[in-house]
Amino acid sequence: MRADAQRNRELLVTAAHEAFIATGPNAPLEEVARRAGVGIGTLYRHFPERTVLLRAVAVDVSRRVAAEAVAAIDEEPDAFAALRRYMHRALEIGIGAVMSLIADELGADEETMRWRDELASAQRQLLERAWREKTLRTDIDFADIGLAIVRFSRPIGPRLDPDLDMEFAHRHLDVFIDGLAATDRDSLPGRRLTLEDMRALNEPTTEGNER
Amino acid sequence: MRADAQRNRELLVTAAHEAFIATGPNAPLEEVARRAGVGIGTLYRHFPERTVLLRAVAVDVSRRVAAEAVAAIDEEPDAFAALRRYMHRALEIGIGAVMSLIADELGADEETMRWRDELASAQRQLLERAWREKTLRTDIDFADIGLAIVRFSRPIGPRLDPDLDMEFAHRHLDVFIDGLAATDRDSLPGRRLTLEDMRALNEPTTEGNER
Amino acid sequence: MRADAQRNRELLVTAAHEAFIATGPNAPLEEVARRAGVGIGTLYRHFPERTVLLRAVAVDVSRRVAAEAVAAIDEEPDAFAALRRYMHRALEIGIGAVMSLIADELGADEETMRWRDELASAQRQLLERAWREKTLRTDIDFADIGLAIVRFSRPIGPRLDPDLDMEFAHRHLDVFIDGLAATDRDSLPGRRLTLEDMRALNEPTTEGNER
Amino acid sequence: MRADAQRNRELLVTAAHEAFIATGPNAPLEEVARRAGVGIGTLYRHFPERTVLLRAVAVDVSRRVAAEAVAAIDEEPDAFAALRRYMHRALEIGIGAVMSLIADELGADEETMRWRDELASAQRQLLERAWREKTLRTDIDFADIGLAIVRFSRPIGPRLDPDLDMEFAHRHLDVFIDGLAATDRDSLPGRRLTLEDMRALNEPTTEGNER
DNA sequence: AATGAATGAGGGTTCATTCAT
DNA sequence: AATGAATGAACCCTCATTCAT
Repeated sequence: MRADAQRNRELLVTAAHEAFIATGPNAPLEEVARRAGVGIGTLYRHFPERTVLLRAVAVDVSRRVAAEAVAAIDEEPDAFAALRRYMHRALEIGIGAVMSLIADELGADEETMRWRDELASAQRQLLERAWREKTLRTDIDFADIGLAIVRFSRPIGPRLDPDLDMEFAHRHLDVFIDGLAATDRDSLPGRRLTLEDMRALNEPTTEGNER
Repeated sequence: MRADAQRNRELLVTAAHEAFIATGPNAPLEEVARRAGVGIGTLYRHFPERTVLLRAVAVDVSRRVAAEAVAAIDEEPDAFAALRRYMHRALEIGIGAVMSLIADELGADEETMRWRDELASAQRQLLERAWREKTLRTDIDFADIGLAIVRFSRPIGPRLDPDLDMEFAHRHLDVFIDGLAATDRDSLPGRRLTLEDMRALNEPTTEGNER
Repeated sequence: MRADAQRNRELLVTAAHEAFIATGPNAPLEEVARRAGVGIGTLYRHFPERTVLLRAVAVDVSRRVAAEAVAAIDEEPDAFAALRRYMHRALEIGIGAVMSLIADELGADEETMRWRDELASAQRQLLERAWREKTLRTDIDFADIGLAIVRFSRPIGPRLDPDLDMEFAHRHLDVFIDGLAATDRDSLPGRRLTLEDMRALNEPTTEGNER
Repeated sequence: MRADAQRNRELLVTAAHEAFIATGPNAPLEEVARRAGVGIGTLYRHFPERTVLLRAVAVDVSRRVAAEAVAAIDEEPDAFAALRRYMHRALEIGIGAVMSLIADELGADEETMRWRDELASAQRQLLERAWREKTLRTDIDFADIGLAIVRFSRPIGPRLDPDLDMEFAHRHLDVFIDGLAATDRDSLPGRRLTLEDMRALNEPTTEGNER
């Protein structure tokens, strides 16, 4: 009955993604199970701790977003256009909505980190191509791209219709991307966040700093 | 004991603001009371329903942000610089973090709406001055400014040090504002949200559409 | 300012009587204070413990009911008619509604007991006259009268309009009184409760046997 | 685990019946759970709202009392004796104690109403037989029987030992039933309550008219 | 003497997690 | 492997009582 179990696992990851976007990070796990059409016991068999489910969602999303990054690199001759396309696709997939809800509880397991690095690497390529093209300002860095996507893809609030919310997110992301174009502007305030900094965000902490 | 009660009320609003930013919209009210240094009963005496506390925070924040908008108009001769200054100040005050956490539960009471309109009016003046100066792109609208501030001022997550989080928020906001400068760009995707749309977001809903 | 205090005391006792009948034995004391038009602090100044207020209500009611018993004796030549009149009046005053709500928390203080005995004595006279008249069955006792009134004067429930409730109470009390008439019936089941038994009901208990 | 769950459900209904009689309608649900020997969560799984538990108790009691009515009709040749037997049995089961405590919160769901009508119908047969026998006074009606049982089966108060309380209830009920016998008396005061009136008592109300 | 603010214990309810079937 | 019942800790909210003004 391996096929059944595999199917249930996938149903659960999808249901969790939906539930976290729709109902927020505190979505009852029973609701996740219900959306997936399985019992709560089955959820726990596949994901014995809440964190494990969160990680599975994060990995799933990372995988899909990384694929978009690669596709953008491969298919768009223009580097800045590739970056723009990638960011909008990532937004659509909802990486930010999911990532940020999840980030604090994730901890660092190997698979999560592997996909994070995969994604980081693809993003870095996008940026470097655009820098070589001289179309991307040089005072931003790769981490800015990731964090910005997180900001833009979080829903404004439950009162705003999700479709309208997404429409606005794309609109504002476009303004942001326009601001990323190379100019003679002064450099940005604040320091750059490195990949190592990003990794540190996933170290386990002691301070039970829950929401 | 009027003075004492007034002081407690203020302590509670401040504590709630902090707690909502730090711990999210579902922050235990006992934590709010603890931060304010009062008993839970005192919190409930001042704010008999959670919504009432949320509103009080929203009004407090709106008031302070509106004052910043007015100050920016009065003190900055350059309209685009005024807009930039205003947005960074609003970010600092944390209006977005608070507003969006709160928006869905707010409902529309008179005082909240009054401050919302006050704020909208000040924002509109900022934009109109910059349009007259021809320094602001014309395909954005007043609601974009408000929503963008909401996006930038929400904390990325509890793992990111709040100071660093704020540093990054300013950094990304600066990119966004650069993207707001008047250019010969194509117009933005999506429709504009009007003040009426914004107001509609605060109408009471039936659908208990909690987070 | 003795007059003021006296007036407040009376307002509070009346308000408590109403509140206990309307809202039940768990009526918030703040509601009592509100009905009386005074602050909660004032209530506590007059009645430093909840029990003290309950006793005051009980004494007030006992006093009024005892007066009715005396009046019935004095004014009705027919002993059975006097008993009937007395029971209906006691019902109207709501002695049962109050007494039973209160009984368990009363404890035995001197004033309460004094009025209880006063009342018992008047009731006993009513019965003895009727026995002498041979119109009252002999297998009931004085305590049956008191307890029966308690039963009939308790509201059926908050859904039943109070006026209708009272109408029914009188109706059923009349059937009961008809059953009290002297006949050749067999004697009633169960034992008679004496005055001493009644008193024992007001001894303080340890078992915090609240409602 | 269906069997276990079923068993727990029954334990909970029994425990609730006891608790409502002993401690009143506001009996802490944790006490109910404790009496049933289960956790509070289990209680809530079976009865997600307090009302649902109240209804379950009401239905359970109605069912048992209706069975007593039928048995009395079937087994007692003498109609008035059947009525007397039925009323004492209903008292023993505690229908009044439960019904009235519960009535206001019940609302009208189908199962509750079905049992109420079942019970009403059996009661009506009891009365009609006695009227045909000419042993029952004709100025009372079916609703009087139900309400009277409610009155007699409510405990006087927590200070009175439950066994003694019950003994007295039977005693006073006997007097009342004696008063029900056919005589040449004048008719009773007040109007008769119909079955429709009774039903109206279970309509949902708006006025949050809690105890 | 009157007031009303402050306190905190207690009861209602939800939900993450465990466990028996 | 799947199920869903049971558990209890945590949070919400109310109200009796105390206390500062």
